[in-house]
Amino acid sequence: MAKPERTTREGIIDAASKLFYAEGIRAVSVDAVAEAAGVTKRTLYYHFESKDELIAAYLEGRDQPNLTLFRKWFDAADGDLAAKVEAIFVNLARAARHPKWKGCGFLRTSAELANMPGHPAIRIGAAHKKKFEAWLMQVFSEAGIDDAGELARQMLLLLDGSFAVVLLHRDASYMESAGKAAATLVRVAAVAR
Amino acid sequence: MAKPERTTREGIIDAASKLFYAEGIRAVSVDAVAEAAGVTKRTLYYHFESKDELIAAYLEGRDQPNLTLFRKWFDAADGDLAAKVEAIFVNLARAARHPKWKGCGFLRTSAELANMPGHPAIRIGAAHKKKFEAWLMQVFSEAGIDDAGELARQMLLLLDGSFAVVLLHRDASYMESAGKAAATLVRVAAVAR
DNA sequence: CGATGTATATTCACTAGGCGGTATACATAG
DNA sequence: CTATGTATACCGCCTAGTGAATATACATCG
Repeated sequence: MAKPERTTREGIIDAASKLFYAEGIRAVSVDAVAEAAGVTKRTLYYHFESKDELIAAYLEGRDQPNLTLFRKWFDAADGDLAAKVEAIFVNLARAARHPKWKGCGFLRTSAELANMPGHPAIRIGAAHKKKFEAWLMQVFSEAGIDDAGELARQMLLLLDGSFAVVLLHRDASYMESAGKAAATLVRVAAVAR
Repeated sequence: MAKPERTTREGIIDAASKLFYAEGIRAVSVDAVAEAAGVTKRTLYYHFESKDELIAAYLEGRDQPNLTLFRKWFDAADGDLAAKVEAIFVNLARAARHPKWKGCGFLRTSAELANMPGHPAIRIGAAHKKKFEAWLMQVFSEAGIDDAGELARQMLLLLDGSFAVVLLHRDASYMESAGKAAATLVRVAAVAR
């Protein structure tokens, strides 16, 4: 029994991820997830206590991959610190031009569940963004920038702003604008120290 | 009876606005809106063809008041251009600290309906943000800033980013960070010209 | 080896209520 | 008498979640 259980559970999470991200949380029924996973609903409820728990599992599964991707983009970029930060936005713009792109799953979930402030999924989303911010702060701090914390917050604002704006207008060029703004702020902060 | 008809319709929109903003679109049933408006569902469906139309009416009703508020905050602020822009964010932070604050209705709706790109409500939201961006561009342009359009886009990104981030973390101080970033970008653009 | 016990994993069939939307009828006003 | 507006009552479908039975895997015991 070492494998089959995890495979079923992971299959359910996979199906839930695709559906929740593509359609939204409340637009997707538990039945739909079960069917997409090739499993009966009762089996789904064997592995997850409730839909809420399934939502949480969906976001938890996206936490690390997302962070890894951002770091990869940053590390792979050439140029100074500002250019490396801007590279994140440029890569994101490329991703956002894919037809299946539907914004940031964490933000969309928090928008949809805004009436349930303590919901586990929202806590997971908040923690995810905090990790990203903390990583940026460390990067800035190591680069000798004075108020690294404040600059990291501003990057996060531009990043999440670009998620929201690009989703609304379906115009990925906003992400490049965000990248330019981010680079400007980094350069100002680097000079000012 | 020239007025009561409009009163009924507006009463429904009022009730819908409060509920949709507080709870989210898909979390609120047509029955709930009708009951909150003190009207039967059949009456509601006499005034609105569908729930989708009701959603659109909700956002349409928020378009002008929102824009007016932003302009008022800008106009009322003292100081240079950067300070006046920053004032928008400071005022927004105050609003966001109110317990009933739940982010930007336009963005939350677009996040929730991301799987229906052509939905009327999304078009209304996009138009609303475009109006705000156009107003900012004109302000910057009149101030003699070179790439006023690009700067306006960056302001929008910070604004919508702060909506998203503050909603997620329930920490309005991010709005003040966004204001600082906005002021920095305005000052850089004003010097660079 | 083979029977049995037990925990895990899965299925079918079901419930009670909510959903968006509607058929029909009635009231009131011009 | 017709147009406008409101109400009661309803429809068919979908919703999250469940009860009871069953299948599989594996360890223990005879």
